[in-house]
Amino acid sequence: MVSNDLLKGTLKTIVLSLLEEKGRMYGYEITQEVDRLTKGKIQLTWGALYPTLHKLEADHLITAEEVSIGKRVRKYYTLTETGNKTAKEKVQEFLDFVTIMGQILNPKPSLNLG
Amino acid sequence: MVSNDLLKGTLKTIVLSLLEEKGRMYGYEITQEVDRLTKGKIQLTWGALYPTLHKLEADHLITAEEVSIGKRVRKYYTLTETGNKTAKEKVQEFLDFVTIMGQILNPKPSLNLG
DNA sequence: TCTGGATATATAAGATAATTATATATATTT
DNA sequence: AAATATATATAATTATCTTATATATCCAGA
Repeated sequence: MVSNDLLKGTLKTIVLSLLEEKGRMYGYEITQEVDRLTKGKIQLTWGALYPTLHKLEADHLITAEEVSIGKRVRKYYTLTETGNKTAKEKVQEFLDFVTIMGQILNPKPSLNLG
Repeated sequence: MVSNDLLKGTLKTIVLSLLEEKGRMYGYEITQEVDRLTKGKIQLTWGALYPTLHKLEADHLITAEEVSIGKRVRKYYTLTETGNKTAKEKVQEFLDFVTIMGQILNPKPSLNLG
């Protein structure tokens, strides 16, 4: 399992990036996909995910579309145009962050952070 | 400047790692060194750094030694044995985190996170 | 048939960790 | 003399996450 502390601040990046790749996802699906991709090492909690989705929607980065599956309602999310731009920025921001952290943690060339 | 959100949870890792490299540092020196190493892209704030140093000391990961410079007092910090072990663990944890994040953000081999 | 596990979303309470503001004081440079 | 750099510290606020709670449907197996 990944340390929770490190995960802080990356949730939006994860959500936006996944939506960029998949095009259209619902909340539960996002938790499943993250679990699958990370082999269980990152497990998103609903208490963090749903408020984040609502916030991204309020900020017009994603839009929701309710789809009835039998009697149950699923909320599919898609990136807006702004959201697509933000997704790319956030991922780049993370890559920059990793590079800069490398300059602190990693003065020896043996450990290569990228 | 690095997004503040991403920095969350990495402060202890940064402090412990720097102390591991330098052996002995005081708070102000840590902010200066981080500023220098990251070319100003990460700027630690006192409000975060000092409470963190106190917490690391309370947890017996570092020890403080007060040194008088003229009339002014400097607090030099050194890793304890446990602190040294924790420093290595924290850095490895960060490297693992980056690898796992790469599996989410980076399904294409073109972007190489490390 | 009913029970448990998986599917699906949501919010509230509490914890943690950061930012921002404020306080204090000395040393050095202009 | 004033401004900037050095040096540490804490309080108030804000942001973000975890944990707990709530609700409801679907499906497989006993």
